[in-house]
Amino acid sequence: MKFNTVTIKDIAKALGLSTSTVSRALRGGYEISDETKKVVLEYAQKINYRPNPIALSLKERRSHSIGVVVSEIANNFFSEAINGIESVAHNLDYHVIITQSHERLDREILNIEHLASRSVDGLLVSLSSESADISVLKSLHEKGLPIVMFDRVAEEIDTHKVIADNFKGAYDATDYLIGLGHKRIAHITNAGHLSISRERLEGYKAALEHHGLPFDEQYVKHGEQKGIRQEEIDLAIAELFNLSEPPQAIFIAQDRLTTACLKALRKLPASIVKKIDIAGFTNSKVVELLNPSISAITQPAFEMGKTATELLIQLIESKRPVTDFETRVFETNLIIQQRAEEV
Amino acid sequence: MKFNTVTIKDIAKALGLSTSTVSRALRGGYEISDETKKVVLEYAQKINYRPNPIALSLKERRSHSIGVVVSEIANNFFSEAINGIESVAHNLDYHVIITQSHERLDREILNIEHLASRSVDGLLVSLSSESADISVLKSLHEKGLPIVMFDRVAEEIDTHKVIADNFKGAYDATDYLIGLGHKRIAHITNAGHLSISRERLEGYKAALEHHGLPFDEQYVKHGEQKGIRQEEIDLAIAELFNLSEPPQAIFIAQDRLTTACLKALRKLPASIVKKIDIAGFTNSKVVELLNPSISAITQPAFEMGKTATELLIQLIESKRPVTDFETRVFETNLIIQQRAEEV
DNA sequence: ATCGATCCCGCAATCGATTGCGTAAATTAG
DNA sequence: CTAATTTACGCAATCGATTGCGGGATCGAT
Repeated sequence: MKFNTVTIKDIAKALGLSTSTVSRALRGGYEISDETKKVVLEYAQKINYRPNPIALSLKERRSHSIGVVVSEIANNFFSEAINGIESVAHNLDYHVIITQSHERLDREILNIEHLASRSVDGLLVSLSSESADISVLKSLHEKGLPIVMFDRVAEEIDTHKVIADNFKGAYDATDYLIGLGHKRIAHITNAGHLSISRERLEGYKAALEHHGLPFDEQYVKHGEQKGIRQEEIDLAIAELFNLSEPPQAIFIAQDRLTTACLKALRKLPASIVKKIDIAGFTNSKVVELLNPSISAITQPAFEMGKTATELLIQLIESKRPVTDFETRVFETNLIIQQRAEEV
Repeated sequence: MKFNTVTIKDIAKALGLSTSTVSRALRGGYEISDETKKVVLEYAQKINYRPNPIALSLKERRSHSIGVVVSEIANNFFSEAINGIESVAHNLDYHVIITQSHERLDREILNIEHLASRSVDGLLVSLSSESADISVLKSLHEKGLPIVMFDRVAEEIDTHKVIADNFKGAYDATDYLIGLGHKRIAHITNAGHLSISRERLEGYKAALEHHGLPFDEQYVKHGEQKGIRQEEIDLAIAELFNLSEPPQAIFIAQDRLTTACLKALRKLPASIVKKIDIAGFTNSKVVELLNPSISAITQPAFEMGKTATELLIQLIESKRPVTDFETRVFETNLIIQQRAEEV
């Protein structure tokens, strides 16, 4: 079953011209008579001719498409970012190919190699939480593939980066929780080799310190390497609330951790949960509907996607190799939510 | 800035062979000596040769990729379905190109034409809620482009379809709400030209009828054409609860409508909301965290994506035109949630 | 020694579109 | 009326890989 298409050759044959003439006529060629142009254009219109993008890619050695590597499109931060990416890409006539790593390094590498071999013109990458090794990305970048990293970036790769001000977001959230009168703030985060985790932890620590509160390791729970397992979070929450001095508030560093924590909290007695204040990084569209209720640190995902794409297309279309890279930092937003009341 | 790649020509030159010999050696050609094969394979390995997929596409007149058209990847039904799609596609060595219509017909048409001109080998389509006109799709299908529709399908196109049992899902949900003792069940749905909306409405009616309850238009609220506006839902909910006999339960026909309704309900006095039972179609991963709490009708999105992709690849790889099409129907699942208690 | 049969491999066309170069016809200049 | 231009178009190479066909080399057989 093959899909039938019209080629430039069909036009040439039908009109008794050569393919070169037809090609030039279609592109508004300078050396074709107006009459011929008109005939060609009309006929092309009539049979609904579209140039074959694959043939063009082969010739031009570029595909007019950019690859996106994220951990999960089900995460609202990423789906918003993708919307931003698409808005810019489509305007500039680029296709967007989306791939998911599902937080696994092997999938991430597969996707990246896939995209590179598919001749994408550039790559927009947010690392998986497992990505300690980024040699594949690094080597592609050194070979000249334009890459822009966003959200979860790697210091080892010298290129444009687009991130949120994770430190400040974490600081603000922690500061807010302290401002509510709490002294013991727990922090739940994932395995520490991602820069965003480190920055958010630092922001948390800084806020504690600023208020003269001690940093206590037992209030910090790290997720394991691979993805997020509910049982693990359940255990972490149970441990926290079995402490002789359980936390009065929780600051959670990541979207999926946040919902996992809420699920875990619902397994505790309501009397306890009622008193807890929670703040977490999330771009969920239903954050105000969640119970227990949480305050959300949101990132301007759409804008971040837009900016990353603009930077990438700049790289792609630059005549000479770019060596001067920049890092764009976006402010986070703290959306305060009243604690759950009976509804 | 162009990305440098290794071609078969480089290998040929380096080894003093012709490109044809190298090509045959790489593909395990039958007429190449084992010695030559070994040399070629080793060298190819060494310089990390990858065949250029674009050149292959041009030659083979197929791209080994399938296009996906959905309304929103941020909708968990679709992101799960996409995971199912990818799982099958990747196994069979197909690429997946995802596009979003954002519930707009013009975007949908753009995406479809885009994908078709990009020479995808087939299309997986779930219509936007605006799609009354599907002539573009129909004409591509008639030209021989393999298409499988899922979730939101069109009767006018004769091809494989993968859907949930919307009638039964709606029936079950309504039946459940009636079983709780309610007599007045409201139904919130979107503009009626999508088959899923009609089927769900029919299921709702059938359950009412089965229990001897009257069908009353004033309890049914239709969304407008374009997407979902919160104010519109707010208004619908307000109208419902201003009735002299307000509904005791609500059945909601679609994912995004469901969350919009919850947001609207929270604007009502808690004393009212407390007594309402709600059931809605949604594949949200956080449905048990929502407040007001709702019972969810879920669809086996992952399985549906898988099946649709299997059917599509069958079509693509079929030697002769397929004329015998099937519709696979999947059971929905009712996840019952206790009404919100104070937490 | 000659012929036929294998075995290996290269030439060249092909996929669709672009483009440098060459050239016939038409036009203009001298 | 001839030579120089200009106009308008075609030929063929190119992008990377595949593949039918043809041919040289080697070997065995008679």
